[in-house]
Amino acid sequence: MIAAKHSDKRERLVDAARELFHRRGYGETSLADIARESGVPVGNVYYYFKTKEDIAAAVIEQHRAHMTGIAQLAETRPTARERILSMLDSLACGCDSIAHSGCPMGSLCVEFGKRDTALREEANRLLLRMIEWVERQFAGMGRGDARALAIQLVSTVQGASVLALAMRDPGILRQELARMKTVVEGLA
Amino acid sequence: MIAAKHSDKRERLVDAARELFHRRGYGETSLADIARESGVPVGNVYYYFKTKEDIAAAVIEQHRAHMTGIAQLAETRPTARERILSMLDSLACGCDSIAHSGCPMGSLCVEFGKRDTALREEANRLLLRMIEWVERQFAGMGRGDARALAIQLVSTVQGASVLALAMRDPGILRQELARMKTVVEGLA
DNA sequence: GTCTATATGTTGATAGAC
DNA sequence: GTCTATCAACATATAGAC
Repeated sequence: MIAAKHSDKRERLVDAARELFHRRGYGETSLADIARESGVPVGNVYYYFKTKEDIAAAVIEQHRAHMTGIAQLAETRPTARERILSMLDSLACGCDSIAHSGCPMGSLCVEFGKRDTALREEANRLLLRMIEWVERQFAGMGRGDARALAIQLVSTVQGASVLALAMRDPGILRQELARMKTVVEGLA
Repeated sequence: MIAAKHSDKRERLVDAARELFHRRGYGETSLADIARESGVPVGNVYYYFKTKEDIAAAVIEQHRAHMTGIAQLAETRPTARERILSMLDSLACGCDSIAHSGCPMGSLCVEFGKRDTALREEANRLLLRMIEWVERQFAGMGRGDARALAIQLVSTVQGASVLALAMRDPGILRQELARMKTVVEGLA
């Protein structure tokens, strides 16, 4: 393979890691699990990543890119209100997955939030970016309480994700997302 | 229980486990950690608990008892509305701890929610009990949407806990608890 | 009842053959 | 570049001395 400088193994490793970190958590996922799931020999993982934390950093980067995609889709809408509603619709697509394994970003933030590692900051930055994006939209609607509203919205999404996981019921998350849509629609 | 008076080691073990599970998570806490923190030799842990999961079950039972205490304090209030406000006040006392290590029950529910163990049901029952207690209070206020309101309240507490942990800011949780109080006060 | 010593398996990570 | 073989550390759990 000359055109493709490297194989797709690195990408396969990150994809498998993201999936496993979501389903089982970072601490409960071994490198052997990631290697098996991505069809890469165990010892070979270290050719692509120096440490397990480096894999986590790549996974967080994938989540960041995914959130950026959701934001870019929302930004095709003409008004700030519609942009927020678009983001809520995008989140609603993942309800079933969240009811089964929780919010991938929220879970990582809670898990790394309990550790003293550089990953903590990187994971938390995901939630912070989300809050700030929503805040900008509320500010664009002329709300002086944009920050508080953004925290309320993201907080609701995260909390409903926890409850949906605990009760194994995606309906809880759907219900809260729908409620937040009516809240946003009802704002002056 | 006749001979159980001999030592308080079992209680010390559960206290240390609850603290460590909260600060680091269940999976990241070793039996050696629990033994050291409670001043009990490692190998001796198994005299009091057959497995690590048995310790977790005892920790969950402690959380259940703590929540029961909060509910009993609230039930000294004359009206359902005041009972809910009392519970929110009780939760507000733990804001700093939650901003540092997350909600102890929520964290366990997320962690065990990703596993296929009997502990999953036991932990989730904690959140379910909380939802149902709040639901009864809202029903006592004559609200036909008691269940939805209860989910909204518990969801807000859990989500704000995640955000407070991620941003290391107890103010976020305090703010959302205060907002829920005004919501409850404003209900017909 | 209490504790030491250890069994047994798994982890993240490394060395070096091809 | 890719992979096999293996390391040292640590996990949970057990056996048995005192």
